[in-house]
Amino acid sequence: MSETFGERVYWLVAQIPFGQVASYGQLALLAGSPGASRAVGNLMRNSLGRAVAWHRVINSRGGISSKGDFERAELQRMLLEGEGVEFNRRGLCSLERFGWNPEAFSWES
DNA sequence: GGTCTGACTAGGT
DNA sequence: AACCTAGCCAGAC
Repeated sequence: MSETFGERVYWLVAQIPFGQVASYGQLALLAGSPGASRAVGNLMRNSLGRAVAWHRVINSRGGISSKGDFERAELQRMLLEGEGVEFNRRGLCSLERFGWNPEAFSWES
C-alpha cells in the first residue's frame, strides 16, 4: 500500500458512525501500526482544519485527551454529547456502550 | 535525514 | 482513583 499511515487514519475516522467513538490505539491498530497511538493523536492535533469527525477519537479510558486546550476539549465533549454520548462525573464515557466495533475489512478491497 | 514532539498506553505505585 | 514511568511511532521542523 502506498498511502501513508495518516491517510489511512483519516479514512478510518470517516468510518466511525454518528454517536460512536474510537480510541487512538484502536485506530493505530486498524491502520496497521499497533503502538502508534501517539502518532494518531498528533494527526488529530495537527489537522484540526480538516473536515473529519476528529471529536469521535478519544483515549483508551473513554476520556478526552486535549489537555492544554480546554476550549477544544470542551467543544469535543459538547459535540459528543450532542450525538448522545454520555459522560460520567469524571469525564469518562463507556467504551462498552459507545465504542466503535468496525466490521472486518481489508486494505485491499 | 537526524531530532523533537506529543489529543497515547499499559503497567506499577 | 490519581499519579508516575518507560516504551512507542509517524509527522513536523
